[in-house]
Amino acid sequence: MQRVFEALANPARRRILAYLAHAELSAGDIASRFDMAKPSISQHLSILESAGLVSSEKRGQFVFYRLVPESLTNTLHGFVQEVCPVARPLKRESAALARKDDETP
Amino acid sequence: MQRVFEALANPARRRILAYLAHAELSAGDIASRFDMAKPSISQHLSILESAGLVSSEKRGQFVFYRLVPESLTNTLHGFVQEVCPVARPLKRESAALARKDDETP
DNA sequence: TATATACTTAGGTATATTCCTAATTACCAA
DNA sequence: TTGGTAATTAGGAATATACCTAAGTATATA
Repeated sequence: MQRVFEALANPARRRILAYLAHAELSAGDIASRFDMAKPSISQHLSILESAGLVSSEKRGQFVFYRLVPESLTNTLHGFVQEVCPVARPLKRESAALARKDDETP
Repeated sequence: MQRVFEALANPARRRILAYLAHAELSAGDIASRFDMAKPSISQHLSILESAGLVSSEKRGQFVFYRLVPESLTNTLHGFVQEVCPVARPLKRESAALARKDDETP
């Protein structure tokens, strides 16, 4: 939880998550979208990964990164639930949606 | 948005939000729950306030802080929506809930 | 094998964050 | 007015973060 919020505090890392929302991307693909040195992006990716927000897989020379969407929604949902009791029913709805999503890929 | 995520990155500030979920509290009430100097808490409160997550009102000698729940849910919802398209329908559901909530206070 | 490409690790620097103590401001009450 | 309580502002030190360049590892290809 702490790691997730720390990870989200940086705009470059949130942008990386947004890129990964649409497709799996290699570290180089991601880096090329930023005006920043590759090692910096690599570091951001490792922070996102140790927060559990993304996962990586090496294929050949490339390392592909993808989103772990549950970890984001679970953490944020859990927190919002704690702070804003109003939002509590959303969790059930979220679970229902997740099931629906499994059925129709 | 940046300010909200920065504010949430600190565990003391998240804990303050959790306290304020249940009731409005004075700065001193909040500080007394922490093993931390009062000025540090005051600073955390000002960070939360400039992020729009809490609001304050001075009454006599006391400054009372309260949650601004919409700002939290809106920011997090907006972000999750951008990153996890799966969660998109939640927004409509959230709006419906908000309306319901208005009707039955 | 030699060379190029993809990526990470290592090390260093500038800046930001988080905490503290001391001082200040604002309000209440004797 | 004087003294006490509540809270913030000011200033400073320790630590963490975010970036860079240079060097290293691993894989593909000529």
